[in-house]
Amino acid sequence: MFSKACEYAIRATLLIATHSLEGNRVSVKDIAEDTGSPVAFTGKILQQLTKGGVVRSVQGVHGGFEIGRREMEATRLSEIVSLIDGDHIFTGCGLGLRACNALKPCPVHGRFAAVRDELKAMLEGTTVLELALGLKDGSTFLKR
Amino acid sequence: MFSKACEYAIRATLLIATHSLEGNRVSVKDIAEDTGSPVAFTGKILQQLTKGGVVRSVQGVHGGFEIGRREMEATRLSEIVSLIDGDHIFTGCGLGLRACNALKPCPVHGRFAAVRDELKAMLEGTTVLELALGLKDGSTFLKR
DNA sequence: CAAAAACAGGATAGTTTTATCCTGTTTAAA
DNA sequence: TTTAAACAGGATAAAACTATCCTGTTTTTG
Repeated sequence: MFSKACEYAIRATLLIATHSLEGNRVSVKDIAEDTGSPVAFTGKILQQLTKGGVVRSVQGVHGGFEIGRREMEATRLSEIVSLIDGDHIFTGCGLGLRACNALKPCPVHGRFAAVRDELKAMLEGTTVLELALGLKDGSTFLKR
Repeated sequence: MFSKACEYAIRATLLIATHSLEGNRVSVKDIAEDTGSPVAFTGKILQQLTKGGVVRSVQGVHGGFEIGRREMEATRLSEIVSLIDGDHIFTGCGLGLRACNALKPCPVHGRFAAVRDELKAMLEGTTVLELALGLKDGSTFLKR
C-alpha cells in the first residue's frame, strides 16, 4: 500500500508525538530502535518530515525531534503520505492507465474510486494526535 | 497500490478475455501494443499467469493466449493480484509491523482493516468476465 | 521436411527504492 | 573553550523491481 519510507515516516511521527506529549524530545537513534526501523534511513526520512513541517528538529546536545500539540492536532495521516509517497495513491488509475478518467474509464475505474475515496477519507480524517493518544494510553502499539 | 507487473497482468488478462469472447487468441505482441505495456516484460508476466492457471497459452503458428468462458467467470481480480503481488496487501499491517494483530494493534489497525476489507471484497467480488464484457460493449477502455 | 509464427525461459541491463557511511555543523554543558 | 551529543546532507552501496535480449522449443502450413 505505502512505501517502506512512508511506513517509517508514520511510525516515526507517532513515536515523536508520544514523547512530545510528555514534553520530551527524542533522537533518531531512539526513534529507529523504538519503531524497529533502520537508523540512517530513518534519519533521511526525518529530514523530509522536518522540511515538510510535520515535525521540528533541534540540533546540538539535548536536541532531537518534537511536535507541538497544535501540529499534532492539525496534521493528518494523508499529509504524511502525500509528503513521502506523493499523491499518486489518491489520484492514479488502479491499472496505471494515464488516459483513464470518468469519461473514458478503465474497467475497474468505478470500483476503485469507491475504495480509494474511503482510504482518502480515512487518512484525511485521522490526526497524529488521536493516534498518539492511543499509544499513550496503551491501547495501541508500535514496536514491530 | 499494485506493482507495475500486477497492473500489466490485469490489463493483459482483460485484453485476452475480450478476444476470447470473440473466439480469437492473441499474441504477446498484440497484448503489449493494445494495453500499452512493454512487450518482453509482458511476456514474462504472461508466463506467470499461465502457470497460475489464469490464462492458457498455445505455442506454434496460430498460437497465442486465451481464456475459457468458465475461467472468466471463475477468476476474480483478487486471484491475479495474489498471484503477481502476493497477498501482503490483503493481510499485512498498514505500518509494516510484523507484530501487529487484533490483540496488539498498531495505531492504524482498525481504520486500515476497514478499508482493506472493502478492497478485498471488491477484488474478490469482481470477475474477469464482467470486466471483459464492459470492454466489449464499449463502456470501458484499456489503452493508456 | 522446411520454414515461419509463436511461446518459454535464461541471462543481462537499467532504474528505483532501500539502506549505510562519513564528514560537517550546531548547541549545551563542563 | 573544549568536548560530546545530536541533526544535516552528500556519496555510495545493496536490493528489488522493471525491462530487454537472445536462444530454444513447439506447432502449423506449404
